[in-house]
Amino acid sequence: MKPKDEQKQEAIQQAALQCIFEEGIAGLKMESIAKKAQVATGTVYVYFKNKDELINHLFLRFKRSSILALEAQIDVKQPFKVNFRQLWYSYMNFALTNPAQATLLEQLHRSPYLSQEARQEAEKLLEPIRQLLNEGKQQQLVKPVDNELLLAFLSGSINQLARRSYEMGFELTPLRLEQAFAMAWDGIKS
Amino acid sequence: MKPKDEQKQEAIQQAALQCIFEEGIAGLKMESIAKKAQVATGTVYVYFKNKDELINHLFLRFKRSSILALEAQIDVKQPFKVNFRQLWYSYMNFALTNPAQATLLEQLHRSPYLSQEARQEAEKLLEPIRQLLNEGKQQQLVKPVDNELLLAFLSGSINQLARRSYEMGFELTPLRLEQAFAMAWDGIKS
DNA sequence: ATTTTAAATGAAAAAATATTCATTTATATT
DNA sequence: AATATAAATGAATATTTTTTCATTTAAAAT
Repeated sequence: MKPKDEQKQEAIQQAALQCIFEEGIAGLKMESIAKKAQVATGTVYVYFKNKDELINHLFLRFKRSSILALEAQIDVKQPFKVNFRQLWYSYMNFALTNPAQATLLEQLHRSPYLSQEARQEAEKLLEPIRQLLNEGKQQQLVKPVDNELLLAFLSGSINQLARRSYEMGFELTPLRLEQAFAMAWDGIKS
Repeated sequence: MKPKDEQKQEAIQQAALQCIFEEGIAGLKMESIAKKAQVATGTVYVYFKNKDELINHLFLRFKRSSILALEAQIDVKQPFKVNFRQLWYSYMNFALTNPAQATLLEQLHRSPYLSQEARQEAEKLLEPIRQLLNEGKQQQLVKPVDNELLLAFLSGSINQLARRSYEMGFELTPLRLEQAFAMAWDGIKS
């Protein structure tokens, strides 16, 4: 018996990820994925029942890994601003070093492929971060506004900045990152 | 001679806009557009050479109108902060009252349909806003950082906030809008 | 070494979608 | 009112893309 090839399985996923990055979800073709993964078109169907299943698998995989990695950064023993800075940089770093993953998550977030359950799971994953923001508010370090406002403000600006960086080749030097962080911090601090 | 029906032309565009809002660019079909516009499939081709042209036309139309409406808000006689507030609220208002347009612009920005020329024109349209930010920096009201940083910071946070508002039903009350504006202003001010 | 099993292949079929076009219909011009 | 012209139609055709499947290949089990 010939077993499934884990490397091939991974190659297909990476190829799909790359294809979405290059052409968007609208241009995603099974043939392109196979070609990029250097397998035959039919091979993709050995690992994924169909295109839909492949896409949903990718979304859940990358959504979970990105948010869990983020939360692992929180250290309750550290002062609020240290944790905040750590989180901000981790998120920015994820978006910058994994543009394809960031693009995939963004593209799928608003698409008929994504199930309601997946949305809810993603929402729940943010709980520890809301918690951190609450502590910042209790310590009167953060503006007394809804977490929704804070989260949208932070994630929106980070994602957009990362996007500009890899779309327009705008280099985010350490100086610029520190400037961007200062904007985020000044924005939320009370 | 039968002239082209301007209302039909508009109906097709509105239908396409609505289709993209409902199913994303990935699910956009000429047949769906025609059905929603209540015309025959072939009629769409009377007004647009093909799908590509329709999509690019929509992108440029809404990009131009949204940005030009913004720029009309700038009044050089007013102090910087007055102009900035006016711009921030206009942009937020656009994103909140035209979710379909905002979604279309966001979805098309990263799709294989969009031509390079369309992208470049969109970039040029931002010039007057860059100009305003430059003045803010000259007056030492705005942090001395690249316009790219400022624009990404502002547009990213506004878009994300508007998106959360109409996706999750998070109501942006006048108080919350003022709080969000304060975050933006505190973020960019030096 | 042989057998067994499932992966891998890629051409072909199926399905989905875009586009065309012969025909009909509506409107401006004469 | 008749004519000319282009819009409008939607079925037919073309094209693109997904999915299947008969066949080959590779690895594990015997």
